Amino acid sequence: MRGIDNNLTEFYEALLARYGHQHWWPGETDFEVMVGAILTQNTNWKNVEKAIANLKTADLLTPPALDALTEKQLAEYIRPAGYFNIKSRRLKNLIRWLMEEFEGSLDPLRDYSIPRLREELLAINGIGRETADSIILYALHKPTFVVDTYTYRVLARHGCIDAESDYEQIKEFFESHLSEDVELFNEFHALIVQVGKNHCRPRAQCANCPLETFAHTIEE
DNA sequence: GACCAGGCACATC
DNA sequence: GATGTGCATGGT
Repeated sequence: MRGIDNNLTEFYEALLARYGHQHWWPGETDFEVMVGAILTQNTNWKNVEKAIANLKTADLLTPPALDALTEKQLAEYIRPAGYFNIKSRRLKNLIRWLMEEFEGSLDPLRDYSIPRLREELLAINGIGRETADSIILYALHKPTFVVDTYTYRVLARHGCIDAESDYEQIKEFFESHLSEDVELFNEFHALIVQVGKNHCRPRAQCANCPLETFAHTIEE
């Protein structure tokens, strides 16, 4: 890892100054955040909002309510989020776990360690590393750093990480250079997504990117 | 019409 | 272990 190692915190401060607080994760309850974490897999958040609105309007945003639906019924509610059949199955997997282990309550999870949570969540079919970490950070408010395609793309574009760095390496990079702070991890990830949307689109050249200054300065 | 969006599991080599 | 593919709607 190179480039911004020594002033990752300065990079964070610059992003915050430029974009302000992102107020993640948008959601009224921790359970809603969990549901959103699955719905947003490879999907624009705007589409997820429509699906969440459907569930909310039907008063279905609780584990027991979703547990009572068939996979087919749930799929119809979440149709706007795309991949609705597979996501319905994934949501049902998560809800089945919550119902069977904790009778639909999230409270027992709040006492779990991060490694334990990660292990349990990753054992659920349809929940991968990013979704697990998003749930742990944004729904359960525990300090684990979330890595996504934006994180990878933004850092790789500017030579801060090797192109072959994997999820765990990038996650470890952030966690080892930052204090274990839920609010910091929350905001930082959200800000990186913001930079990615504004400056690091897949096929467009980066323009006026905040990271440029940092990567460049350190490498000289 | 092409491209993109806050991934993941599975098949195949 | 790496690489390819299906899943799908909606905005630009």
